[in-house]
Amino acid sequence: MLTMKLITEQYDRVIAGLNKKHFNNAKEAIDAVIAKDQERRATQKELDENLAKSNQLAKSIGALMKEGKKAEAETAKAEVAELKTASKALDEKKAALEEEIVKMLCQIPNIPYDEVPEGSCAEDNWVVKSNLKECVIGKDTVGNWDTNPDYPNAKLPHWELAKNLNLIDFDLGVKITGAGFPVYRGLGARLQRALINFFLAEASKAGYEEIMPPTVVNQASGYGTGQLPDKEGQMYHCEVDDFYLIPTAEVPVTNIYRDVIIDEAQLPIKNCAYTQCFRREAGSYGKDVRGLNRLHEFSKIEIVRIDTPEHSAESHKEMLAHVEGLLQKLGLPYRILRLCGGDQSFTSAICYDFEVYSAAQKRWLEVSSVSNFDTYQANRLKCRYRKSADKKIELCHTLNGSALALPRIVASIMEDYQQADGTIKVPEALVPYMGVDVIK
RNA sequence: GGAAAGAUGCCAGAGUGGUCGAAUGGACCGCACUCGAAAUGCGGCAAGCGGGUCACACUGCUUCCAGGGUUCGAAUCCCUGUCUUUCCGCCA
Repeated sequence: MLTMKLITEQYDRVIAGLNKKHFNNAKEAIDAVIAKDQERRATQKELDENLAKSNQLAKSIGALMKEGKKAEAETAKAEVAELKTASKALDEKKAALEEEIVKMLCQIPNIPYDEVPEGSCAEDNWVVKSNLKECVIGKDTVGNWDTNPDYPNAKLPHWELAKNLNLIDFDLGVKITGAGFPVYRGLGARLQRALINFFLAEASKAGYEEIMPPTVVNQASGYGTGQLPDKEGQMYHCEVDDFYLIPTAEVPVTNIYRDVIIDEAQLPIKNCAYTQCFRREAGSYGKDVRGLNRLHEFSKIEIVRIDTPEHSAESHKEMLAHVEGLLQKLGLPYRILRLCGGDQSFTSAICYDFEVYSAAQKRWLEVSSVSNFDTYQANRLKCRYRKSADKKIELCHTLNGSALALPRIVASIMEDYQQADGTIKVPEALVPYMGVDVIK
């Protein structure tokens, strides 16, 4: 959530930012929260004065008792009792106000950075880079794939290839669990393991410490990274213990830094984690959920960084380069989008999406979002750092990105590397991890 | 699942009703000593929310797992919850 400090000190900038994010009634929401905050301050002031008085009286009662001035002590006692009643009411009022303010702040999204494009939907995103010459920078153009000599015309969708080569059994997953829980087998299963190992090895080379966190988290963690309370319906919930299955490793890994103060010398913190991710995906349907396009359970390697405000932009660039490097090493056709204000996630200040091209589906599949959350997430997490220079404490910047999510990468590898004889060539970078160079 | 013990600052660990935001030790920071270092000595060393200030200074309140309660006054007493550890049972 945004800090009250930012809202009050940079009022105009916040309003403008929210408008860019296409957040409705920005001014009303901001004005309302400012008014509440003022009320909160006034209440606290009154409460503090009350408590100060009763603290003093309580001390004096002790002294009076010692001196044997019983009558005076009794008068003071009565006065304290009165103050106490008043304090209790004020305290409750203050708590209620604080809760309301947090609630209001949680409904206000992060404000985008200046370099975030204007726009309201996916069409307004900027294509900033691609390894395809057909892909026009700054415009959503796929190019003519059927005539590209590097990607021959015989294109089966990955779900057919997976069936033909006995790599993934979607029906079996339905039997065991339900739709969206595929069973990988044989070389299909090994491809999963190969990708996980490849991605972790690359992250490790880039200096990320590997974390293997729990994939089930408590409520506090869900709140910390903002999945709760709003996106509760998107997570699987274990009601008996009140735990949630994680939708991304971001949740447990970022929550490592909840309520901590980090020495500046430790920054930037670089973590990576492979986990299974669980998403209910309520409301999805159609071609979006075909095959591997959208699953309820999938594997993902996430990279997370905690950094200073001065260095976070640099960190973000490094993360973008890392993810791009993975796609290059896998030899997949990709493009990088800088998301416009309206299409960005609620919490990000700036976000780039990476998409790979699915040759058979003739569509781009999102495989990574790499975001800088500025202090938005850190504020809710209370993730702060102590500056080396003046020892002051400030909010960190948090960043994360997928590096990478497996299913769509698998789809794209299958489709883009399929050969005329129905087999799939293994991307060179994966051969050491696969042990074979063709899937047949 | 049954039983017991415990939860205090960055860490260890005192503290059983006021003078306790909290002894002591360690870590850390500053200064002194030193050519430098070690050792030693002196000083500092929690966070949150307010007031105040250009910014400091200064200052009020809150916080000793969480939430309730007793009391004029709670780290300290009572209740509830959570978590941790140990033992027993079960078990990959």
